Amino acid sequence: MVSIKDVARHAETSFKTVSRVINGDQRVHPATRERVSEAIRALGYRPHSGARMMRSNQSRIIGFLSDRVTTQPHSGDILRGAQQMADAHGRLLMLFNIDADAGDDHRRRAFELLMEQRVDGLIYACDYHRDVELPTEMQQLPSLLVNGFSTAMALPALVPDERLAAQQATRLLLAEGHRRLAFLAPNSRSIATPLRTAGFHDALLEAGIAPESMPVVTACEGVPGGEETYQVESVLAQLMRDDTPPTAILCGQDRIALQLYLALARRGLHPGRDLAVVSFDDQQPISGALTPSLTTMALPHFEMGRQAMKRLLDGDARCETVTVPFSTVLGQSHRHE
Amino acid sequence: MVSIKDVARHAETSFKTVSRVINGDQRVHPATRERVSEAIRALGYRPHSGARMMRSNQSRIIGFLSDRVTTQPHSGDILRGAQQMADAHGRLLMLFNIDADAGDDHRRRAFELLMEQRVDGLIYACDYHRDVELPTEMQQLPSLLVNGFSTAMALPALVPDERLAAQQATRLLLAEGHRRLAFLAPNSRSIATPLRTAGFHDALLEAGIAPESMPVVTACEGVPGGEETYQVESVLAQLMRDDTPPTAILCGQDRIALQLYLALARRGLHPGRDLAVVSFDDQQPISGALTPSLTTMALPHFEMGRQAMKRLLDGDARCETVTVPFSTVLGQSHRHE
DNA sequence: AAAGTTTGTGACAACGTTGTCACAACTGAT
DNA sequence: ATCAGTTGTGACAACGTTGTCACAAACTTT
Repeated sequence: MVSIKDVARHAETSFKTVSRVINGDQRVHPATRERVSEAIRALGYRPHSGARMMRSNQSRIIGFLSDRVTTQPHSGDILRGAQQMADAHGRLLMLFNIDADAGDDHRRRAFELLMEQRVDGLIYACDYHRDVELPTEMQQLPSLLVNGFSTAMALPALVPDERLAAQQATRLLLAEGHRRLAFLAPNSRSIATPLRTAGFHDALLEAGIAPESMPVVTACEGVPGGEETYQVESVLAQLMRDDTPPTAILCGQDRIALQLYLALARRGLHPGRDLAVVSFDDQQPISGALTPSLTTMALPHFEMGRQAMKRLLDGDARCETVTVPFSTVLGQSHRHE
Repeated sequence: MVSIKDVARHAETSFKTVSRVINGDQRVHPATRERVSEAIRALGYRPHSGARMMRSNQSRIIGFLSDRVTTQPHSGDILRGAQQMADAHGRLLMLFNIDADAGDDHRRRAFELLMEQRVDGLIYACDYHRDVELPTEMQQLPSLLVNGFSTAMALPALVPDERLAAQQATRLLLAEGHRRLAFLAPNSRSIATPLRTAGFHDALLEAGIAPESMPVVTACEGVPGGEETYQVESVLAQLMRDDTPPTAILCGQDRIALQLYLALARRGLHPGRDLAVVSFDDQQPISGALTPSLTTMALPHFEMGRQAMKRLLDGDARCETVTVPFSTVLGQSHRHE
């Protein structure tokens, strides 16, 4: 591999001067600078990151440790967001993924390997919003948690604003004039569920509606991120038996919305015409394929990735959990004739 | 940061001996080895990858360059597979993602940055199966293409076996006794479409059925990986008007299957009872949420990632395009009463 | 007992960079 | 003409490793 010394020889100067040119030092004669630049181009010289790392004692690499990247379909967007922001700051991303079934030793090893790479910082991304146990070593270097938080450890974290999103989604339905609403809640073991329920209630209160009067029914059971089963059909049947059935339904997940579309189709009902539907997550394969188009609150994964990296690089080490708002994807399904 | 010399001081030996212990050199007295190991633990010593890199002239890092990781929901699995295999071989993964709208200069820069990291190899992953243009610099180091191929450049590549998968899927339907089949083809601009159609025909021929007699209809238009629209409703209506309508439908994508489920529900028909359905892709958010469960050919993303990394690390530099079989996810939808 | 071999250890150089210091050749002020 | 300051350059050390060589001490073989 061609080194700074080869370049120096080719440009007939000392290797130190070449170093100066590379680092944009002003104290180089324009003619020399030109000769050096030319030599760099001619030889295809590339600075050696290992050597730089040794001198400067920083790698300009950020470690990205994740629980099962993209088990959740769009959680890979966190990675994309982080990478984009890292690139904008001249950093590179070193990825290490930890499988679901991997033990704590695997996580510790991952951490160890990243430390050997002398990463300048560390982002830990969760596959879904939850409380996560982390190796205490993480406090040894600037690190940040995304899409999750740690009650056991004080760490800066970034999570989606579930509550606000539910409130906004509900407001959409209220703004269309609906007064009979129901919430098909996601998995009760999920962190998101109580928060989304609270947001649903926030919006109802705001509109002067008694929260208790509006049904909240669980439409999904199982292990979050694992095996989950849905019972939308029976839940809908039950809701419809009511004297004053809901005219609008807030679905706690796009998967629930999908099943609701199917259940409605079987009854000859059309979302967005006979019943208003708003959902969560914006899982593209679903929301992009449903007709009429689904109105859904998109998880801000990409933005969370970006902000996480930004906060890390800005050196914002306050051990706070910051929330990131969802974005509203307006479709046709929340309307009502 | 604690270095090999600090360890040497603590263990009262020379730093060279410490180096020997770290590298598992046998020519070290057991007692000395124990003292050194103890010192390493006590001081929390971690070898400096940069220094090692300089001496050994290899980084043990593999670059992973991708077109929009996980724009396609499960393409992130390629990354997961690659990382897992890299880890199994003691390598780390450096990720660089290139956005869809980024120019060629961005791609070149990404490549340049990875070269500066002295990556030992490079994997380029496409977001969906296609022909891709690459910077010629990629031939400067061991590299491999996943989920795509390059007609312009001779490079080892790995792609999903679309044709075989379609054949297998069709066989499933034939084995259930169906003799009137239809194929709802995906986007005609997609590489996968002609291959899947060919596989459909392979299976028909195998069963002694004239391929031309079975309808192949496009159910999706638009830009692959971009804006796509589906017309499953009208296509189904048209198929059903036939004198001898199909009893089994092969869907070219899970999204098409989703729309088919909806179209059938509106007609009071049940997949897997009134009409058999088999699909492609296994996009979990869809296939995991449909009832009855969807029988689908799963894109072997994870396996492709693994094999790509394996081939790269094994030094298999033959510039061939190797295919990876889909796996069959058996649900209930391909049955028929 | 002499010679040869093995075992355990350390000195030193090198890898490719950058920081510190030194210095010669100019510039402008006295 | 002398001095101080600026500009452009290079010598050298250092970063943390590992490879090469050397060497003393302990073993084998004659």
